[in-house]
Amino acid sequence: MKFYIEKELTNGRARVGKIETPHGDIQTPAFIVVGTKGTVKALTVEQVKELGAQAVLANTYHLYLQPGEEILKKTGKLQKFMNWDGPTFTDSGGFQVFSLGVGKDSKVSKVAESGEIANEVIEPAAKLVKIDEEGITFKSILDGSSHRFTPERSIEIQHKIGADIIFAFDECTSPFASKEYQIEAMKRTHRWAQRSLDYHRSKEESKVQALFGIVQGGRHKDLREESARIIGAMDFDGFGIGGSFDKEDIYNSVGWVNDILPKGKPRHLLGIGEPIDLFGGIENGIDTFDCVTPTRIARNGALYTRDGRINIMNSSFIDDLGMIDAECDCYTCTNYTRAYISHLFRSKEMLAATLASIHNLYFIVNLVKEIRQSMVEGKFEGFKKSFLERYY
RNA sequence: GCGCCGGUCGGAUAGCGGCUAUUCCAGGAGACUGUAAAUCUCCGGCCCUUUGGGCAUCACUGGUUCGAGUCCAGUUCGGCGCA
Repeated sequence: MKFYIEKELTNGRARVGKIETPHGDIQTPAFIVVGTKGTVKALTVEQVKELGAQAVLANTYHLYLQPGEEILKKTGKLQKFMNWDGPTFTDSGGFQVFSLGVGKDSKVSKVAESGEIANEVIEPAAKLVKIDEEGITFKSILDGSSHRFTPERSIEIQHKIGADIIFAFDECTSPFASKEYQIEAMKRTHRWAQRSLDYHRSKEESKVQALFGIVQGGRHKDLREESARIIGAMDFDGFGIGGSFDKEDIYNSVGWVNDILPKGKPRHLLGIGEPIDLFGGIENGIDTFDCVTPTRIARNGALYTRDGRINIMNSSFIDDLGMIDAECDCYTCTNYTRAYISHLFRSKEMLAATLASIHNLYFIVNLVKEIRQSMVEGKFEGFKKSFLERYY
């Protein structure tokens, strides 16, 4: 993997660039679509390609449990297995330490609403995940069987899955965890990062697969900076910024971190993807994003438009003969009305998920492309202002 | 005409004489940020001084009872059977 910066904005953080992988280039900034189990839910790879996605991110935990990494390796790795010939990423399974442990809490907290900042120690519940210095022991969500991940094991599995860009094994913490716990988890993540890196470098796969280290530190500036210094000093090919955030504060956190990370390597903001966050992330030096939001909310009937999100299940759309977004050029918008999409959702037709996912992914992927273009043309600030004022 | 069975929210249902009349679907709305998610949460009779409180309600009328959706009688509507 190689990374080139083609243009930097005068703010010193934002940049336009290109990541070269063995399976093609990614023009950055870019939104990477999520295909957790080796499929972007409800879509064929042809549809994913046609809507403009440049790369797909799959998940180590899920593919390990089913169908198992040996199948992936035998079939010709992730690209062949899922018939996607473009660049691929895999997450290390570190997010599942959080999502399986803490439950349905979001990793993005809305402190303004909840009013609470972590006093109690929120640690991953012992139910599905147990953490120790060496790694984690977890139960399969499929059959309850017991399994163990260590940094070395996660990387080994990611080698077999064979994505172009893989991530170090980390621990994603809850935004409501105490600072004490954030420190403890962050330091452990740093040790795991070094072990991930050592294992990776000792294997042949490191010649074709790139390994990104992950910065943690929760909502705390001092921790974010410390994590960026330590992870940034390690010989990773690029970096992921992970963990939990305050909704109002994502871009600040990103800025703190990116001022410290080495400039010449790509930075991926893990699991973030609301329109406002894309602007904020890019402005603060992010090169790639991934996020489940576009596809998940699409399946649940929420659709992006230039004028904000709509819920297509609302009664007002039953007889609305307009498109989802009059200015959108996606397959869905060029062929179908809101009334039709509304009908598909109300009658629980599978096509609803497909058409909605195509639209939402196109909207987000294309938004990042538009942002990139605005940077190339030196019009970032103006584009950001006009988009956000209209959207929110 | 006779006999039997039944009538509980828009639909389908649960409900021993006592507690806030249950659940599912349909309906209304909201949420979702490295996917345990085609998921989850809330609302759904009327009224008020609405973080709560009050009054209703089980086809209709009457009765028994301290107390009735539940028991009894009549009425009515529907289903089935027999003439």
